[in-house]
Amino acid sequence: MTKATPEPASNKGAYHHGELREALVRATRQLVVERGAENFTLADACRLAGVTTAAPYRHFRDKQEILEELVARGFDDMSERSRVAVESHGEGTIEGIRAMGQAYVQFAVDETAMFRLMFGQNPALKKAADVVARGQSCFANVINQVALYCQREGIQANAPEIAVELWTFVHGAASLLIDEDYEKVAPGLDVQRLIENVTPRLLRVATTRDP
Amino acid sequence: MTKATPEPASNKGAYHHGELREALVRATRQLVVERGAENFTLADACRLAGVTTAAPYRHFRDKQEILEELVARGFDDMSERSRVAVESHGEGTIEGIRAMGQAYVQFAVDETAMFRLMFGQNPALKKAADVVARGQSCFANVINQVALYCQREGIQANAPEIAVELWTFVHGAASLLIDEDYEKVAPGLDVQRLIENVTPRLLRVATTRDP
DNA sequence: CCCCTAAGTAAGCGACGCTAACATATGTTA
DNA sequence: TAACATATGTTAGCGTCGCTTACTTAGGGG
Repeated sequence: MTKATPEPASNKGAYHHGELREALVRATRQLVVERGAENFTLADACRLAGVTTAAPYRHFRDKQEILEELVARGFDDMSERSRVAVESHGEGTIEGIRAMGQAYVQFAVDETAMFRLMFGQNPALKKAADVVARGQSCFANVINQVALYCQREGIQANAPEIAVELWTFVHGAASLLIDEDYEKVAPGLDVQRLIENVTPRLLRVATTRDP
Repeated sequence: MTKATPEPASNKGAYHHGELREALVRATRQLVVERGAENFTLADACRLAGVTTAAPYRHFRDKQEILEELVARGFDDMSERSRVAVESHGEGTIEGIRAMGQAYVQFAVDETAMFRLMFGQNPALKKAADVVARGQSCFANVINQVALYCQREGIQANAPEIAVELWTFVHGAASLLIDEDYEKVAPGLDVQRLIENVTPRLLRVATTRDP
């Protein structure tokens, strides 16, 4: 675990930092990405931002609250990725829905530490109001796309139920992938392909077997 | 976070504990179950076992190594549950395979802290040789049952591939359930029912829609 | 211009993981 | 049975962490 080296303070030499709150969130994000949320210390973020370890408490209640801020931003990122995936593959199409799932996994791969923070086991972190709201809005996108798909294809089905099934599968895939649990058992597994194969079945579409 | 109150040492008043290694593992398990692995401290385990905080280092390299021991035992428990589920529902049957999945989720519910430790993000913990071996053996059970099922039903399919799909779905369900991510979005969801509904489709069996 | 408040620092508390040095049991061997 | 070697405890202490209290400084409004 190497030490954090201070970045040049934006307000060099000044007693007041000027934008410490934002600087701390940036430092926290960087450290969480570099070393994982488990190994993140507030003290390191302070060193990186060039302030003493007492300074954050003027802007955040405690360590937890900085992480909440980070998690909320993470859901925004994920929503944006989801939106892009759907738009570029067609609203309410099976390809669009599949692309959403693949974007979910890709987010977990690209932003592993953030994903773990967002869906990890820290209960207090996830009960924050803005975190809950953003999570719900993320899932609402999935329901909407599935409902649209069912409507377009004239399929008689319960969209929220199907959305839950899709989410469950895709979340399992993302988790097992980034936690390297697949490696022990199915090394080299192509997870994007896995989702491609399973999505139709979860959408109640019969497919010919894949080679 | 309440303090741990010491259990009566097995070897009362003696300078040597007698079975400290085992006592520490027991204390660790209890504390992990009570407060979660994140909040577990070695010092608490020492108090519970009635020894000083330096004592564990005669039996374990570090805190991590006690947790490895715990994880290994967790996989044994899970294997056992899996075995029982299959035996009581029929080897190589769709019911047996479904029961395995449900047992997986039930384990996560009953032993949430253990499940999180076993599939959590601590990389060092999961690379221990005995942990890897036990995980593989657990998964091998699934493959065997799927292969047996395919053979009995005369289905031409890739058993490991199907097993991965089943594991993925069931793991996603367990994770989202215990992390209370479903609650925000689909409160009161019946996860065992969810698995019941999806298992046939993952086994490539067409089913009539569930009500 | 003065004063109030916002936002930083300094110092310190208790807890943690871990280590080094010391003490005491245990059991093997002469 | 006495002496030694080793296994297994304790005591004391280091550095770090999250967080609090009391002090200091900067900046804006009367």
